[in-house]
Amino acid sequence: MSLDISEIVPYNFSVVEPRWQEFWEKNQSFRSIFDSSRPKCYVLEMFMYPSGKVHIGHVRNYTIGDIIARFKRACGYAVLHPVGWDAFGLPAENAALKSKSHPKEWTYKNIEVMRKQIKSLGFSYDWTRDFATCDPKYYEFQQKLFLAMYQKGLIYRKNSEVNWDPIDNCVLANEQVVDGRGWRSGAIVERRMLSQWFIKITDYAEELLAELNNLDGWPEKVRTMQENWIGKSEGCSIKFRINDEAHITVFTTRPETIFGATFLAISPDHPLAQELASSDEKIKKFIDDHRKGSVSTEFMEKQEKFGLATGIFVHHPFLDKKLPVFIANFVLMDYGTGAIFATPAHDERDYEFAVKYNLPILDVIRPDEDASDKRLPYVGSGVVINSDFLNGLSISIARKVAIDKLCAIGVGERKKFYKLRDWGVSRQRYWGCPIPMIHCEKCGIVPLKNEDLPVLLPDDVTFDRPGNPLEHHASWKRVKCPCCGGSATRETDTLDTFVDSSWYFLRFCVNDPKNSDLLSFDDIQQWMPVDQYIGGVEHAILHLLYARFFTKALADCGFIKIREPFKNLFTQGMVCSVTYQKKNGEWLSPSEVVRNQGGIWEVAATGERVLVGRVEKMSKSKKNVVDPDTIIKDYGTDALRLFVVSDTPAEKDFPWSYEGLEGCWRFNNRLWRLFVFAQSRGVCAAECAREINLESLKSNVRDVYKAFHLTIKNVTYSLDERGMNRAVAYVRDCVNSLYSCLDDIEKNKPVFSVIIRDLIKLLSPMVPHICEEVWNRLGFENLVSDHPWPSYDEKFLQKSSITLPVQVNGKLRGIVEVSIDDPDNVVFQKALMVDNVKNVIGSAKIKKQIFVKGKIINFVV
RNA sequence: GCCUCUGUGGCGGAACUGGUAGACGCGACAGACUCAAAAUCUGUUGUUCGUAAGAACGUGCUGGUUCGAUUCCGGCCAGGGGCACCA
Repeated sequence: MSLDISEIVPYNFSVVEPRWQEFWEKNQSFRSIFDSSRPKCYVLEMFMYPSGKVHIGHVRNYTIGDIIARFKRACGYAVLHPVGWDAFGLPAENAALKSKSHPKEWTYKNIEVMRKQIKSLGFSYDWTRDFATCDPKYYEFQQKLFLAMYQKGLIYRKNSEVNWDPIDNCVLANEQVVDGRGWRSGAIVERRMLSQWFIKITDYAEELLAELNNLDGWPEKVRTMQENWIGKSEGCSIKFRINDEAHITVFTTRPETIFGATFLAISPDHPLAQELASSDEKIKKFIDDHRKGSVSTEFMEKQEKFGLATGIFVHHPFLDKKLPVFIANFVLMDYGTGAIFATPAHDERDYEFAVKYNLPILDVIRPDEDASDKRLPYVGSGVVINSDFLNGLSISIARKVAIDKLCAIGVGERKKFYKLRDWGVSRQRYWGCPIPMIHCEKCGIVPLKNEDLPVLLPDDVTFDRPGNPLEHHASWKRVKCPCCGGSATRETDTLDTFVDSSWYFLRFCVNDPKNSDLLSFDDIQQWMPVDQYIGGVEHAILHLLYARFFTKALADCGFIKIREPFKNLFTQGMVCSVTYQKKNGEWLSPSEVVRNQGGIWEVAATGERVLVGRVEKMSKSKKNVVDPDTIIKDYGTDALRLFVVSDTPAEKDFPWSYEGLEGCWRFNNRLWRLFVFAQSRGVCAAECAREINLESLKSNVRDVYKAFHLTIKNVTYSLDERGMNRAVAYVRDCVNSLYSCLDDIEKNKPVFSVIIRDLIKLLSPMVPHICEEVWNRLGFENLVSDHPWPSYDEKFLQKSSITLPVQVNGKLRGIVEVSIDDPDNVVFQKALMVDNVKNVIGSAKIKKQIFVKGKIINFVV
């Protein structure tokens, strides 16, 4: 019976982990059930693209989410924690081309593989809600939402310029153009005018911007990025008269500098420039050169300014003076009005242009006295000068006065502009959600009726020639017009996959989303918003902005009430790892290198010296990736889960190391030995029922018991703040202290039974398998996953005597034991008795003595 | 260039609203166990001086506020991220 702790059989994770995974699955232990008597908590990790393999970044992301879900569940919340697949997209088609498989087959096969991998990580998902965006039911609803938004006037079709890959015959997203070439074909990308579907996200620019202020559960960084992306600027438009019939409208945020205007500049894409080009060869050439040049990268980097005088002049609104109009390459057509008035003295671009083309520069702002650099172009604060009725006014007042006056004389208008553009959602691709629209020669564009949905993707497509297979399909696109009954064709473009991910979190709220015929927005109302959303910061703008927009648009279409989808957002960092390189630059995997006795890294096979690179993002090409499957096989899921959340705060980049992983594996074994040992000394569920008489305990045991209450507090507090790394540190510390009193367990079974019961509970979000196993072995009922979170008693956190630091002149000179109810003068007396304090003070006179209760004593001499 | 975040041991990182800087982990060193090794358990580990008690220095640099600053304020330096002709 006297089992020594070193004799305990090691923890066999390879048996224990699958056992509990099967148990949870069979019993649907994590089924989400809404319960109005409890607070709800919707925990969601950004769903996965089924690329074929789970990588370590996924593991970190989903472990963070799982810890939060398990913690919230234990704290009494009704938790929704679903999982799904962002399954449409380009890679499936590329794989189809390469391996002659079908995108559908490729995708579902990958999902199956990855689902198995995810299940081996023991996440507490409600698997009954699992679906993929390529499931017909899902995209059927997406088509319905699309039509509803169309009816609401939020979707339109327009000609626009796109990145066109001439080899693949398809549109590329901006991110898919690398150095002016298609990322796959390598062909130089062309700009092409194409008729595309757009969603009016710009209608929501103001709300998307304004509500950022209320998203206090979001990282400041993400909010700022969205704010910059939306890019609001307020100012006014001004009409500059050419003659009685014609004028040019410019946009400015600095109308107070109007008296400093010396010329106008319009974009090469401005309608007036286009018009002039038809009758002027020089202008035509300038515009053509600009078109060609603007795609080349060296041009983008240099950003050299070019311009051409048009020969046109406009009237200054306040002065009897004419300003020349230039066509200038630095003026963008898709911002503002595509035309500006230039004030070279107070704008860097205008200044550069004026200097190059020898145009006048009129100074109209006198810099503040304390301005660090008063040279032109001056863009700082100051007082307006040389400006008639604006003279002597500060910039902000002059701005108001100038706008008022411009409005009063009928040439100005207050305006807001945004950088945000409407969202082009057409993709010339097969593997995406079909757009439910018909092109009819007679009736034009006709939306399908809801009862004609879904528009299913045909399975019988071929990828033997470039372009969109839907376009080449023999029969799919031929339909009867829902309007006139005549022959018509379907829209063959499919939707951008960002549309799929803009509302999937709503679909999870419905029971059995894979098959459900219900949109069931009551369910959505119950669960939404997502209380904790977790994902990589790389989605800070696109996905998170689109999802916010979709939520607002669907609210306006009457589907839902909430207007913001994600209450709290957590952005985790990347998983990084060291890199190894041979002298010739060839990358090496960790298994190919070895550390010799001198501590120098060399190639295991040859002994050649290895360069150890910096810790950077895991990538296949640098051979510094680690495969979760292998880790799970060698160390167990719990070790991996524990490791990815320990040591480094979850929002920061995580430096992978096998030493650290082994430390977690050792910890799990240490836990196991502790629990098995405790059990052998009589710790069990039944002992928890016995009363504990604190006073009768040995002082070290009493201290451990009290300290454990602090552990509960610290772990709870840390998990609330999403400080997983701190929670892990506190439980490790607690385990260490339990190891220091192993000999006391047998005589204090009730105390240690309670501590161990609650310790298992504290550990269970991080390492659920080992906890479930021990819970069961110690005779506790049900699952540890179903057991409520332990509470702590404040009264145990207070100590009757405290150790206080004693400072002299702010320097630590000693520590003193005082009683909690010692009066101040007694505390000072005791502090002055400390040898070292006595020595340092010597005969000096104490000028001041400070005592902050429970914190510190300080003597000033 | 503009916006933004971050600077703490050999490394990852702790430190509640200003109050014992370095919790916890990794690495390193030592002891116990062992014929030995591994594993395990127990220690030590910011730097310098000192046999020790202890002292001096120490949270990127530099000023300030304070009895007391990693924490608050000013100036600078370095690194990461985002945006980039947005009028």
